[in-house]
Amino acid sequence: MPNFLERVNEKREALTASEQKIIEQLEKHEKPFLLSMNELSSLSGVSEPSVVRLYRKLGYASYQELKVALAQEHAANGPSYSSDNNEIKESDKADVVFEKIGDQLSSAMMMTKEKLNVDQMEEAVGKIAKAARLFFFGQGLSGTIAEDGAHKFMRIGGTTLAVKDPHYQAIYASHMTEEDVVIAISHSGETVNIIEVVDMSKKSGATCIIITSNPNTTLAKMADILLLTQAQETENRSDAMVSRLVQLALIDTLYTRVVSVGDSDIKKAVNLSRLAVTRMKK
Amino acid sequence: MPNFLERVNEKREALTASEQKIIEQLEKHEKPFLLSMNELSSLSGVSEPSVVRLYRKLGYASYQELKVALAQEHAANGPSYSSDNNEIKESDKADVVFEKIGDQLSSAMMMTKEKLNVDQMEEAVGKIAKAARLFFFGQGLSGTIAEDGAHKFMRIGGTTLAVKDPHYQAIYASHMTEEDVVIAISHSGETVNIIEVVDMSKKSGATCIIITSNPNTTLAKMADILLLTQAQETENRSDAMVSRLVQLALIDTLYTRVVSVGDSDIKKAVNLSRLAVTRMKK
DNA sequence: AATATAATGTAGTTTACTTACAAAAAGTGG
DNA sequence: CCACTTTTTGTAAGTAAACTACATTATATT
Repeated sequence: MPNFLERVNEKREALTASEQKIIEQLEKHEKPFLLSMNELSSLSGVSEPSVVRLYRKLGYASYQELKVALAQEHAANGPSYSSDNNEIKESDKADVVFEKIGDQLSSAMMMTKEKLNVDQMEEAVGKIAKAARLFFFGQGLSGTIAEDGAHKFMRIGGTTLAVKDPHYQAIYASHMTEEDVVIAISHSGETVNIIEVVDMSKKSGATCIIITSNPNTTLAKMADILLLTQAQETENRSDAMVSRLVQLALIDTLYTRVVSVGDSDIKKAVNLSRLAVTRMKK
Repeated sequence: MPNFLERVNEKREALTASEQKIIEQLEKHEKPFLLSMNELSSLSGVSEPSVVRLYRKLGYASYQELKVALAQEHAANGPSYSSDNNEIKESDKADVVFEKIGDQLSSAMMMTKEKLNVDQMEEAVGKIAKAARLFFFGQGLSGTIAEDGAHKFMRIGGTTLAVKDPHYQAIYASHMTEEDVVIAISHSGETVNIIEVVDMSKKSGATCIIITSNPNTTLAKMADILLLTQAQETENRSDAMVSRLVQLALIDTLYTRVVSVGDSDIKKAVNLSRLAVTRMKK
């Protein structure tokens, strides 16, 4: 069932002057679904039957139906953004905490999606698909993200490593070539070791993809390809948790795309990996 | 503004017999927001003024307002469930893939939230807070979740370990006491090694908290405390990715709660850990 | 300019919503 | 257990909203 605006667009040619006046009112009004037909018609400066003819033309059976449709569409677009008061309190029981994390997460996913540059993402996908070796660098909690990422990309058959130890990172970084790709992960963007290691990797000629939450950091500025995960601006303790989940989803996206664009070799490799894992169960 | 069901619950004591009949109809009807007052009252077998008195009591200014509220709440709950066409296609570019993962994720979070048993969660929190040692067991991708969890709980100062190697898991499991707590993670719930290790841990007297997506599995049935992450029933390749994110959010919830209910020692420990990590940056 | 066609409005009808008040039911104190 | 109060429910009438039939005006066509 098409929504209100789609219906309007479909019939745009066939709309009369007074019908357009009515639509204008419906679009400008904050709560159009609370207007009576009388109010709407006088606001628009037209007669009531004109309103009737309009909603008929748009395919609604009654004025009530139009109002219900408007109400539902307003509900669907509105509240998800207005994360009114999601801060987690000590008194919140587990179910409330989980719900609030969920709300923060979906708002962070939405913000990230809006800032996401498709071309950059696809460029990253291309580089990864062609890479001779793929390195995930991360420390602390970002280290577990690195490992998760490596675990996934391992399945496409190439050489993929998660490196969490700064010394190991440094050694790998100093021996890279133009064919290598580094994915460096840091929530803060200011982890000293990671900055150094990315610097070394770049000097060795590797492509550096940076995943971080903050664009105004040393690490972000060094990126060949920068993938930003936007979280809320607050300094809640839960921000780090949420941004980590978004980063994982971002890496999932990269992986899904690499498999999609990959040649038949990659797809064979993925299937082989799945079989291998299945043998470990049952 | 509380939603319809919250309002009903708040006034539950004060509801008369005919008011309950009306509510019953509103809950059972598929599209209650399209009913006229006349239809609703005759369906419920009461008079129209009884309907008026009910919505007044619930805090709505007019029957229209009640209908609009119901329509909006149906819109908010409805479509996110019916994940109409979230399946990721090979032709989807990175931004679309990310968006679909986001949609699947929030629907999975919602489903998990509904199945979530607060008491079980809080019981788990209590056990963890008092545990002498806390073990995270997981293999493969669930292993990285285990590590992530251990990384977090490490900060509260106790003995916390992520064990991914089945041999190590077996050794630890055979030397546990009643004071120990095991958190075992498995997406499928049928990973042979994990099942064996949980069995050993239980025989040693440890409390076993199981995090899995499937309630009808050997592992789920062994749980002292079972925490289910509901994903969609489909066998999409993305299900595992999504359920892993939900599992992480679940562990975040446990952690947040443990810190909240924890005594001053735990809070001191968390602050110490934060200082320690900060020293590693800048 | 005459006629056809489309657009809009007037006035009235029907339906939906609301109110005032009365009847019935359920408690309460003597 | 009866007179009285309070609560619950319904009847009937009023008001406002939604809809319809038809008249009027505007626009286009020949």
